[in-house]
Amino acid sequence: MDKILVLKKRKDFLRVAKGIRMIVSTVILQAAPSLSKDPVPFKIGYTVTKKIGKAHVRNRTKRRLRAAAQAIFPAFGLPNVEYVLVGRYNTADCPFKVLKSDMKWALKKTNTLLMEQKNQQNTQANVSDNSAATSPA
RNA sequence: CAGGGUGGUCGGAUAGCCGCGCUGCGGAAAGGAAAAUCCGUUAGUGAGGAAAGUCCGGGCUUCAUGGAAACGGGAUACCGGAUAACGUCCGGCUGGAGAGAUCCAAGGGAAAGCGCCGCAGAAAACUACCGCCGGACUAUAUGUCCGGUAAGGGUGAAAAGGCGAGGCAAGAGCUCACCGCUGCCGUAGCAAUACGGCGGGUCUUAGGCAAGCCCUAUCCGAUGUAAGACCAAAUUAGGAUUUAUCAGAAGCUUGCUUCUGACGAGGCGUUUCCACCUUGUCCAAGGGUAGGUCGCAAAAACAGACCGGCAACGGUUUGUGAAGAUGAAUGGCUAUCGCUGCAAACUUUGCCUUGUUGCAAAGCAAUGGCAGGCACAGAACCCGGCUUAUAGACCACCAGCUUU
RNA sequence: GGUCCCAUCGUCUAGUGGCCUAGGACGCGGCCCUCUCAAGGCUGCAACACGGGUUCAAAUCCCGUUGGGAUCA
Repeated sequence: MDKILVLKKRKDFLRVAKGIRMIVSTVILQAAPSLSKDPVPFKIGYTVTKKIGKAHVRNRTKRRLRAAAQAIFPAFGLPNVEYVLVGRYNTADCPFKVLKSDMKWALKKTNTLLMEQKNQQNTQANVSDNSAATSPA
């Protein structure tokens, strides 16, 4: 079984935050395509701000996110994508089944959006390639 | 019986599956400035009493180090002890709260000085408005002036010891007894202090505030693991000149190096001095950005026994045991048990429309059921305290009431 | 992780321990003025972050909590 790779750099978090954002009642999911060209497995980062609560509440929130991601992402995560899970006020004490179902729904929705974006980029790239071919620089 | 006070202990338990950090072991690949990496594992280990607040004290770090004095700044404050140290702890004293066990107190100095005490009141610290008393004057009054008083009145948080008797024109510690305060002496105690005696001591210009300035005594250098040490990539590595203070000695490369002394410069809030260190033409630069390694975990620790001590604590001895992250490790699910809550059922009571068990209320010992109910809360260099948060459970001692 | 600072009406602020039942400006409500609105006038509501202590008396002095903010070779 592959280990889930974890985002650690502040730069990466900032870049992913500019990508797609999907908000459900217990969690926020952000996603953006990876920078590397080689095929790499997906990466996950976790963000829990000080607004959520004191230290032990934040730890608990992050652990529940990690446990839920362990159950969901190996089945549905796309390669070459970086995801960031953001904890909300009720993440620490909501039922775990609800958290999982919410996360699964958000992930599927995000993936479809990502695929659409990728297709659009591909078509645009094809157009630009065609133009480059017609007028070589 | 009722559940008060003080001190202490614990902080859900067991099992299974999946998952995480670190250490060990085994393996893999890549490669180089140093390094980081990945996989496996029937291996080991992995949050607290407060890990919190950062309020004190210490270790350790850098400022090269140590000592002395003055100035400045800060802290503490009944007495004695414990301790590495402390603003902590223990024992005692004094004052206050309580029926008591017990609890609370920044609790030195106001006869060194300055300052403040609004309003009210005559006066807030050189008191004298009304009043009381004596004298003088006159218009003989509920008047004016001079003097003596501090008993009484009123104001205020606070009014110049209290109370009684004597005394006096009226009064007053003016005198006396008792109480208070204070000084001295004696006894007990290491001391704070207590008890007793003596002196009346101008019986008080010693009214209050020092968490106002201040005085006295004692203590304190700054800095915080983002301290700091090392390795180190990219990028930078220079400029100005008078070619380098003086004396002595040694060496050989004969104008450089080393040593000693003098001189100059610098040296942890400021100044001065001593020892000492660095430097010797002056300025400048090392590395703040990216990254790694160390610091980084074995202790003034805890428990038992014995000895000393009222105790805090100390000594001897035996044993226990100790996480180490850096976008930051302990989580998720299931089962059983424990506790809590809920309704049902059950029990009791009430009602009338007497229901082949209807409606309502109360109770909770046993039984089965349901609950995503089970405190405060997460190590970040380490240790000793303090403060604050905290569901519930347990233990010991002491006090209260009733009975024998 | 360390070191500091601040807190007064809805907002911005003033405030020597006593005249503070806390002042001002903007804002908000009501009334007047006007044909109506604005401006103007009158008037009202509204605060010392919380808990203790010192003092006769605390927004102010001291201690402890809570919340917010700044900073780090």
